[in-house]
Amino acid sequence: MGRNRATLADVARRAGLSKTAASMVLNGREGTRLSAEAHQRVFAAAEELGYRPNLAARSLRTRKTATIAFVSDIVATTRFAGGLIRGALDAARERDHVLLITETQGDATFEQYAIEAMLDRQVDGVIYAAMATRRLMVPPAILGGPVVLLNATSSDGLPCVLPDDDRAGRAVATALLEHGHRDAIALIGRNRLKEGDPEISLAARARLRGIQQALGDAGVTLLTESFCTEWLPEHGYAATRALLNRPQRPSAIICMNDRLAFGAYQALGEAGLSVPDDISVISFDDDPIAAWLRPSLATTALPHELMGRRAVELLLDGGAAEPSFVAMPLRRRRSLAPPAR
Amino acid sequence: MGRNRATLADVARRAGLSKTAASMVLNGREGTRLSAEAHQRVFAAAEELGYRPNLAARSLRTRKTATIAFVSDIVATTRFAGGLIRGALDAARERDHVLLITETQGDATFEQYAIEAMLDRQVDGVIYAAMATRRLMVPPAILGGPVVLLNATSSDGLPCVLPDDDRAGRAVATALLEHGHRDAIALIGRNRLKEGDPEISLAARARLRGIQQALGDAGVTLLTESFCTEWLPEHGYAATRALLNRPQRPSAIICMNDRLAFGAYQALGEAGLSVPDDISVISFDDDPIAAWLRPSLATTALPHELMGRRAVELLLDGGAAEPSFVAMPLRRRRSLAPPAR
DNA sequence: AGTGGTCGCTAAACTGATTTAGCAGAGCAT
DNA sequence: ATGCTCTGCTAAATCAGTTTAGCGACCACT
Repeated sequence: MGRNRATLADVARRAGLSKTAASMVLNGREGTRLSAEAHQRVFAAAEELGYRPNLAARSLRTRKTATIAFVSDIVATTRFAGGLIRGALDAARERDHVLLITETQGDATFEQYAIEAMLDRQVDGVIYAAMATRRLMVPPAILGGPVVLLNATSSDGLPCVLPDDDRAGRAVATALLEHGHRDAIALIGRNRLKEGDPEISLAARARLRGIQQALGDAGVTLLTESFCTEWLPEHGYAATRALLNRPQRPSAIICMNDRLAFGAYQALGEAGLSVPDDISVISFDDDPIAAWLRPSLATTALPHELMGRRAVELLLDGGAAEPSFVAMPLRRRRSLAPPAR
Repeated sequence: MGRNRATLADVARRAGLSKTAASMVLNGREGTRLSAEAHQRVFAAAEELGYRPNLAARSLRTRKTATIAFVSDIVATTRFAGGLIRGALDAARERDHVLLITETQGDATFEQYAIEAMLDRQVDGVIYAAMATRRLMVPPAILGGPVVLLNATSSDGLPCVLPDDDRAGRAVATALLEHGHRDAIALIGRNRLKEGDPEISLAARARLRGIQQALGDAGVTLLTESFCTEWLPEHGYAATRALLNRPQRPSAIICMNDRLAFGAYQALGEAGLSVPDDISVISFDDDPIAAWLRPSLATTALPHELMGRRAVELLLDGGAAEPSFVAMPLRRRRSLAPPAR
């Protein structure tokens, strides 16, 4: 890989100058008194030789590698991760940096290993990402340098990037209110564990709070709240079936995420009910399936790409230590309509 | 990041030996004549100081970085990518390597940039991955070192890892034959572009060939073949609706991927038809939605994780230059049944 | 004539590892 | 006593950059 590369010494020789001169010119050092002609000669020589500096040598001296560690619990393998990584990749490229990606799979041994591997490679900083928005403990080993938490917080007061689930909750509830839904709104996906333990989820609590606030402000209370042990289609399906067995049928359903909503669609379809004519549905995440469903599902998008980007920006450009909340845009789609009379 | 790390010189000093001795002991060099006691002292010193070698310094000398470049067109951001990356990550870790990930987004400028960034960092090899299984041209710049193509081939005779779509096609058709389907099997997802241009897709052609072979061997011909401009749910939906308008209703539908099958489910549901009692459905990819559908969708899984792993193995352990095909296991699920009489 | 300052540039040290070449001392044979 | 080999170890070079310290030439000023 990359044998025969021209070195700085080659460039200097060809330009008839010293390595020092060549180094200074190529790094655009201010305050050096090298002549315009010397500059020309160095640039020309570098160009002709196709010179590219050996970053290993450079970073040995400067302790900068232009490399960022992206350490995640398990995020890199889920479809949610794509956006986070792409955003981070883009922002890193703009700043001439590159991403070293590892995954701990939630395993302490792997984590230890991953972090050592990163530190051995002298990364300039660490982005520590979580799959589920949650609070976590940062391994002390990485605290020696810049760290940004992505989709997570900690008690160390580290800078972090989080989706604004609270505001998303309000947006979801408000969208229903705007369509005229009031007293027959059902909620699917309450979950004591997720709501109660910030180390498991911050999103559940924030979404719920946002929903309750917006409804409360309008003087509306939820018709029913269904608890689900997980946020998967099968749970949304079961909850919706149960919901339809109750005396009062809801005019709208809020699902805590799109997978639950997918399950809800299945149950509604089987029951012969039409979305949105009989029942409106709205949700969170903007999973790809949301747009594929018939009718397409209104939801609030997790802005993964922006979050990834923001994390890199915070890491390299510096930033406030208070949480950086990224807006979750509401995707208005076909699953919303005024309540049937 | 990682200031105050002990250096080899520190270890040597503490052990009362030279750097040379310390280096040799820690690298387990054979044929050195250092005493057992010297070994002890070096190990003890390294342990006590928490010594970890500076990889920048090491690689400057050895031209090895224990780092692999993972360059993809766009794969890192799709949910398909997760498995590829995870597999590669796992295999890399087992070999004490780490992954530098970049994405070209199909843009020549970005690709150029990404490759230079990798080569500047002296990666030991490159995994060049594509989102869609296809033939591509490898940028000459990376041919200076080991390269493995992942989910792609080229005309350079480079080692490559591909899913065995041909065999998957046979498996899919065979599964239907085993359930007793014969003369009423419909195929959704023919696509001239994908089938004709290996630079766009190898999978379409291979899947089709496999299906046709298995059916041909059984003396069966397809009832109908629907062409789709893309392999998205909406196209599967439209194709299925058209299919149901024809005089003879199929007893089974093969979809070229799960997203088409998702669309087919939607159309079948709307038409009041039951899967699998009225119509069996089988497909390719094992997208997460396949398991979420009701009834769950039989499909052949793209073994992303294994493929990623295989790519790293080929790269580091060396391997044959002929394509390495990875089996696509058949997931037998609820969408299969004997044809309704 | 001597002093000081600026200009344009370079030698050499330094980063932290690996690797080559070779040295001092012991043991043994001649 | 001399030469030889073997043992156990080390000095120094090397990788490819960055950075520090400073040198010689020229000019201006007193």
